[in-house]
Amino acid sequence: MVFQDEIIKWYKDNKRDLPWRHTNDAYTIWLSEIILQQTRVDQGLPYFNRFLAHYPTVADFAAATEQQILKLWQGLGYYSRGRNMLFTAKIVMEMHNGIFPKRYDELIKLKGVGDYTAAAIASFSSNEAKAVVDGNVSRVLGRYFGVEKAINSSEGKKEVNALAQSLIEDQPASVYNQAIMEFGALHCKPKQPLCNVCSLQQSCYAFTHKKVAVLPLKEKKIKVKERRFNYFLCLDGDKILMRHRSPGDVWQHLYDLPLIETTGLESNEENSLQKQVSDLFGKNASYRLLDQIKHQLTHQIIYVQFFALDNYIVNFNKQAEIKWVSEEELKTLPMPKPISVFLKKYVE
DNA sequence: AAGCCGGGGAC
DNA sequence: GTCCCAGGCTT
Repeated sequence: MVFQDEIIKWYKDNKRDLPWRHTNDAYTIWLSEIILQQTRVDQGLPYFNRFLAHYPTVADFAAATEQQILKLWQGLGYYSRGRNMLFTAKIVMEMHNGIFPKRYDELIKLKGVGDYTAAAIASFSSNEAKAVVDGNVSRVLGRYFGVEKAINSSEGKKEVNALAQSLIEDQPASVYNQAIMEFGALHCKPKQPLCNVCSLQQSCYAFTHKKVAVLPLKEKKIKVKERRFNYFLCLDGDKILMRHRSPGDVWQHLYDLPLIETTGLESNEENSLQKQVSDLFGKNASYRLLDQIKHQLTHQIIYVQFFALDNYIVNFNKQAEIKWVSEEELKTLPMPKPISVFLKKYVE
């Protein structure tokens, strides 16, 4: 049996029952694919169910506000996905008559839809023969066919893409794409793949060349920056001071608390946290530590400290993005994970 | 081509 | 701790 037949056979015997596999509706598939970008199925599944319940059609989605979308997205990460979806939903309503595109050439034009997602929607919704290449597929092909270029280099990607596309040409596109991804996710895993029970063992380059542990090759890992966020809890009756985060940094367009970022290198009084607090909140302002946590992002480690602030003056000129928020409104604001966890613990 | 964008699970 | 997940956008 050829590679593709073995993959499809394996899939039929081992596939998970996932809700987006029961539909060929392009909108529903788009919803699932965007949510699953860089996101494990187990993590994305509850979000998919919630979004579909809130927004059964693209028209419902397009009618939502950015804040509603981001609030529902809260905790999932990569928040620009949610913003791009709203933009795209509106485009579909205005430019596609409310009918979600099914062809790759149309899908690829949509914001937030790249090569992978366009191929996924096109193949799953209408069997268009476009190969998906995600992390699973590049690993499976990299191992089985012995790709010696780094799969995250531009040459390596080109090679894997061409290989993937050549393999799908005469296949049932939807099932084959699902199958090779599922095979990568459950069987040909990054760590401890199930080679000993693999029907493709004898024709697998990596297995026969004892390179399973080193393929696929990847180049350079990103270096992680360290940052220090000092957040200040300011309460006034049932109101709390919140800040709308600007574009150009992590968690853009989400809400956090008044923030002073320090470098950790401040040695003199001029730069000390106390000095900066005085500058922002008046020289009578006092603060006491409530909590401290380490928050790990892909490329940043953020050491977060939370302080209660007293005897402060709020200067809205110095902090343009802050505003008083009622308990009721607070529930509707999308927040980064550490902020929502902190508020749940310290504010009732 | 390189950097940036989250959060969490598996090991 | 490390790796990486149904990637894409910006510079």
